[in-house]
Amino acid sequence: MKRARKYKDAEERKARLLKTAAGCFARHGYEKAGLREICAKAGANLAAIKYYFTNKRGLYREVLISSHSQMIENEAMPMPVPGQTAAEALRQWVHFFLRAFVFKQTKRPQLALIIAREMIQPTSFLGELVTLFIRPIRDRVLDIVTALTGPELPAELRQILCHNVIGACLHYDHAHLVLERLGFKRPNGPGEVARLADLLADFILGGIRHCVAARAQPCETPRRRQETW
Amino acid sequence: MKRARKYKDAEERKARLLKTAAGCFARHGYEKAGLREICAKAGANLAAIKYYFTNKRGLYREVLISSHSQMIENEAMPMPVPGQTAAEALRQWVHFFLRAFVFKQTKRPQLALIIAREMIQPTSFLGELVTLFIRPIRDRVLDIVTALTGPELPAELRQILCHNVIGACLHYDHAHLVLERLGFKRPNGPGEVARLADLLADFILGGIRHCVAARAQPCETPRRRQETW
DNA sequence: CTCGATCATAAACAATCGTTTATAATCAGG
DNA sequence: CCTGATTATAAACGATTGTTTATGATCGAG
Repeated sequence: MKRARKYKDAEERKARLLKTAAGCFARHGYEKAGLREICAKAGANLAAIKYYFTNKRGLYREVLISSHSQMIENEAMPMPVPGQTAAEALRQWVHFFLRAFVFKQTKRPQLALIIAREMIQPTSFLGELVTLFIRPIRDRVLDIVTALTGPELPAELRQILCHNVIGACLHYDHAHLVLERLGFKRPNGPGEVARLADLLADFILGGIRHCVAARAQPCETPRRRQETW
Repeated sequence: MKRARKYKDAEERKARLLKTAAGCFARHGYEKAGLREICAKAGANLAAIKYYFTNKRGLYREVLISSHSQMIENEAMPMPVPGQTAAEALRQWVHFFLRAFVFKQTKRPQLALIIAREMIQPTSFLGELVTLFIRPIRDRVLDIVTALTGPELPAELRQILCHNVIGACLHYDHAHLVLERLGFKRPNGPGEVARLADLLADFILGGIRHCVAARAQPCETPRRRQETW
């Protein structure tokens, strides 16, 4: 009655399927990842996917949510600490983000790739991905940015600053193949990742401060582009 | 002898195939774009692709290089102007980049999407794409950054700054679907694009200046992250 | 007109995809 | 052991893919 181990333990096989499926989805994308390849690498049969996940969609869905729980239990996003400067919080966040996404020190490094694909070629699960992964990250960054600029800055500007922050960081993940071809040596090891994170944090902090300064006393440099080209 | 119009003019059909193929490749990606759909929309036969381009790969290749020539003859990247501040040059470049890529005011708006895909899921043409499109852009930004920081800043740091610049801008293209779901209203029309470009230029200028300042007199804010989490 | 090269079209090919069906193997309970 | 539900496996299905073949239409030149 009490769920004794059957056969070769269904849980283990299911987990193995999820893991190798995550790898295949990350490498080839949802469309081109073949169920036969996944099953072969996981040592399972083709019909096992129908049995456990009913569908390819179902398999993909479970990959997403299992990657989510794996991630938050592996390395949670840093939350505000009482006696912390906003600048320190930002620096801390950049370190977290680069470590989790660019230099994928997590147990499921495929998640970042899957999200990157989903951004450009979304499936029907992009909505869930946004609410599960992306919006919490954005909200945290928005808090930090607001702490840096003060709430008197219009919300739209703070939102744009927030996207600038994420964009600058995410570029090192999304474009890493191009960056390598351009001669950029990928940070190797936690030390180099931390160094890049510090440089990025400096860049971002300066950018935010300059934006609020330019907002306070506008037109230090001519804001309107010259139409001479 | 002198290439009189044959049938329905092969050049026109080839051009129409290229155009609709660019759209399909941009919308569905290289793998999932179907030759049958392309031919149906272009009003051509399936075998015409083998005739004109020998392959699906050949078609994709010609889409890339034709998009390139179309782009540079449509809106060229701004080149350095003698009596121009480096800050002005940067602002000018940001305007160009956002207009060409984010708010795709060009004749072939598909190119940005194709490049975005190629970055994450590269085909064997990524190398050509880098030398044709991406490296020239990077080199121009690197020139501007060097003019801003001075050549005494280590080349590696200038390279990183350069990537920060491109990453912040490119994010508004790569992640635009996610940004919309996060409540970001896409800039609509040249005026709003110019406004976003100005804000981005402010952010970037402040970031670069702060990085050279932090390099000159280090440790204004604690650079090392605190390991308390 | 006739011939040969160029271009167009439809049908078929071989491979792969996700999904399903049919059947065999393995367990718990009676 | 026997039964019935659960799990595993292999084979096949129907659809779609890129590619090819075979044939027919259209032109310029002789």
